[in-house]
Amino acid sequence: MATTSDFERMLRSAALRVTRPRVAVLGAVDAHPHADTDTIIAAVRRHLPKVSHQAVYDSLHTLTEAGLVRRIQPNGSLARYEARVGDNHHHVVCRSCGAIADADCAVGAAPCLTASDDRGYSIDEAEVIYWGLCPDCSTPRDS
Amino acid sequence: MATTSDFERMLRSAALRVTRPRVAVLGAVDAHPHADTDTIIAAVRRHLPKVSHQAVYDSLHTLTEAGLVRRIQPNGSLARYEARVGDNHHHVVCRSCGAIADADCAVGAAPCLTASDDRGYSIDEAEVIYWGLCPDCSTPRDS
DNA sequence: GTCATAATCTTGAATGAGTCAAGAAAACGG
DNA sequence: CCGTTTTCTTGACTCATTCAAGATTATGAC
Repeated sequence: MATTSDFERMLRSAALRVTRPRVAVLGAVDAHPHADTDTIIAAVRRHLPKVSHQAVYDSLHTLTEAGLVRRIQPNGSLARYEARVGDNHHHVVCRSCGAIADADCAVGAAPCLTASDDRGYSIDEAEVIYWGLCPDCSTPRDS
Repeated sequence: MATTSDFERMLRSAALRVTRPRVAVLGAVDAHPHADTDTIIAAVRRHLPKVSHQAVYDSLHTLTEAGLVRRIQPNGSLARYEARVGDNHHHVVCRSCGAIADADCAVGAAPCLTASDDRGYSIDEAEVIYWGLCPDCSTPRDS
């Protein structure tokens, strides 16, 4: 498991200042994959009760820009963040309860990166969201 | 090009009541692929100046549920709609200007539909967004 | 260690896409 | 043409996110 000094190192190597809020946000995102902003704020405040929501928003933006966290936002849901970056994995989202799980990509390291017709765009990333029902929602038990 | 009676027929076969706002919304989405809600409202009002924004929101929801239009919402952007449905095509989004283009799927009719590990989810759709730069943004001309 | 400077955080207000609710109007089956 | 049910209008409201100004803090140089 990642420690505080790991997070500090990550910040430094991204040329970012090491501040308590940032370390806490990085830790919260790492500990709660796919959490929305409110959840992250709550998690951060468990360690630093006084951080403002704004500091968390700022940190998330900065960390996202630096590539230390990734922002995802499936149709109609709030912004969510995850610390697993750089491995081009994808997500499975439950249509019913909104649960999100990771899905490794079927085809190598940077897959699907080729659209059949790229319309002249220079593509650098393919983001895939699988929609379906999670195990809990797909076996309806009327209780 | 699709006509008003085409739209009426589509509504009827989806078991939806045929109302002027709905026909106009369907037409606007068909005429402005990937438009956001404001654009659609504006387009609708060119034909029916008095429609409320609420009627447009309602229509879009209803049409989306009926599968006559599709809602897409790339990271951080507003909700956008398109009338091209049922052919499992994907989208290319420009990181710089936000332009969206269609991209046909490389691998058959319902491609990518298999994650390497589906985590127990029953997947019914794979949504792919290619991120990159559009032709205009990738050839920077400093004028 | 101390200082200066620039980045970051706090506080509190504002923005704006989208939703809610109640009554008026329109669509459809008979 | 009528009654019922759905849909539309109007207008207020929510709430995630952003903006702004001043107070704090991190960092590199001395």
